[in-house]
Amino acid sequence: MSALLTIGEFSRLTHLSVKALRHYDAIGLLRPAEVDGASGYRRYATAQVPVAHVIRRFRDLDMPLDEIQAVLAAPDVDARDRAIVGHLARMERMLEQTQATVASLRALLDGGGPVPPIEYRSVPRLRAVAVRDRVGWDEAEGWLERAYADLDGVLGETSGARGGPDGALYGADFFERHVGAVVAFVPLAVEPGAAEPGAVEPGAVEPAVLESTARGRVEVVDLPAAELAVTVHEGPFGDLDQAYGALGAHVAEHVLAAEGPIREHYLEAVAGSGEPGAQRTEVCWPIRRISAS
Amino acid sequence: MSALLTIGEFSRLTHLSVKALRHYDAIGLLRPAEVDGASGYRRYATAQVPVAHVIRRFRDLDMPLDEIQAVLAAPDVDARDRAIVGHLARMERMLEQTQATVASLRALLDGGGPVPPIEYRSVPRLRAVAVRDRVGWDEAEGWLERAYADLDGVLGETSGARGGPDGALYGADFFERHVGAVVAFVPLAVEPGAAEPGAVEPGAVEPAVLESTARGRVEVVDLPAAELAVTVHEGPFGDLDQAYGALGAHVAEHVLAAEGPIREHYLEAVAGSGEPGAQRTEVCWPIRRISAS
DNA sequence: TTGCTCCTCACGTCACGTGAGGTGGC
DNA sequence: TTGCTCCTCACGTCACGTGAGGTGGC
Repeated sequence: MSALLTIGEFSRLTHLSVKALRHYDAIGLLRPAEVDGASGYRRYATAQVPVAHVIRRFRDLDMPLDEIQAVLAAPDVDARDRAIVGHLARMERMLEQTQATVASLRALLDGGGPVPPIEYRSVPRLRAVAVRDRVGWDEAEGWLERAYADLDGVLGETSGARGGPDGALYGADFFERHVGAVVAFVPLAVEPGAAEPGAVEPGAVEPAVLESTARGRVEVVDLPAAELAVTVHEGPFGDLDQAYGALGAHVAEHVLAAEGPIREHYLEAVAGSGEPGAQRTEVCWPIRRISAS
Repeated sequence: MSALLTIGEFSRLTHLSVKALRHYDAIGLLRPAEVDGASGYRRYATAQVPVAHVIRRFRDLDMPLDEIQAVLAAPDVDARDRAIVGHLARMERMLEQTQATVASLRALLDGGGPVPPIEYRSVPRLRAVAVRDRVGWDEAEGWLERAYADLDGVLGETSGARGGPDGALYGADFFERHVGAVVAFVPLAVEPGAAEPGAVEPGAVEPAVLESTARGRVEVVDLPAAELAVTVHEGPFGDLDQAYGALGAHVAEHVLAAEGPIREHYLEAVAGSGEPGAQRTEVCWPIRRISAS
């Protein structure tokens, strides 16, 4: 036996505010069991209380309303559970992120770490397999993981092909608009011929595409040669701004900045310290050197 | 030696988007070192990079911009550290909350717990010391803690005065608008005289104030008599909606609801289980009974 | 019948993101 | 000089909260 309740009563039973309930009605997330045609009064059934409780918990976990709607509309229990597990996994990663940020903030306010050394380096044109896309700031880490998985798949078929550590190019928009071109690449152990078709000027942002492999989005490209100021960052990616700040400030104060994307090289973690977050990342800033080679 | 950078360069060094930097300038959180009078071009100094990094971390921790501004403007290191520690403490409580919500959601989706028994109870008019205020939903737990601390302070001076467990009255607005009248009270071990001045009708929302003590906001009041449907909730406060749903639905389906605030009584935790979140809370719903006393 | 609850706009909040349309700097 | 960077509005986003002004239900 399910009784009908006014919106105010339903609010007290569910701990959802009246304004929230009207909003959920408007967007179709939780429609009242009945609506009086003349007065517009909403009537909720006591049988709707459990759904409202579930919605409240999802909102407490900051799940967006359209995602909640998708979860509740899931065709079967399996699909529903997948959606929930996915959200919980994302939440856990966010919690880890928060812990890392707190530690990082403490370190920063306690004076920051030692200034990492900066070196200059000339890199020649480089042949590589690559995946590229327009990538958003928050999805970058996941995108990179999938990209290297694809690249490793292609490399697996060409044994001994790897010519260096994983790397990526980042266009200016990626930093300035938090969405922009990213190229994930794995260098190949071959010399690109100087007269190769598709050779590009040093400093060009886009690598020259030589061919697209049969493996979907993976391409063979030539990365442009470049003069770089380089530093190594040890620690989680969230702290990379430290390296960028030190490197960019050094370049601005002592050298001439040049056009072109910023490069990162993902080196193996320090041997023996298998902790997560112990990554070593090389950050490379394009410069123009006075002393020509 | 500090060089000047365009907003785009500064964005790459700090990993703050250009739009965010312009916003921080507009609200005065992070002003560029120079602004060209004619063109409006912003110039940031490399020396501003560390502040920007700190701001970025606070934002990653979801600290509101005005709070960040307050922290950065703190007169001394102590005041700054207090603000930071306060925010971190709040974040930790939020993390705990999240864990609890995840567990609660799992339980809910797995079919929910057993239905708690509901009993009817007549409570007489009751003399108590009380603190009242307009309280927001999210600050309620902290407010209650402070209120009972104040009430205990007053009771400490009147030994043997306590006449029952801590309790509170909640007006409808507290649930329906997530901000409303709350009265925290501790019953006294005395009988309120029937002819007492300030006696109020049963069902009235506001307790009758008999006197205000010298201790600031603490008052001596008479709580109105009431007919109640009662159930006991075991577990964290975030799960109280379960008890409200079961109780409110029962009342709507089987009895007549009455005017008046909802009461909660905070019983001691189950003996032996000293875990946090093992609270026992009595939830009391005002009803009108057909069978008169 | 009174007043309390409910109704629908319309606008505000917060921290930016998304263009539009236009000028300055190398 | 070209085009790229930077500029300022103006408006959108998300999930409601905050009134205003008005009608229906007990």
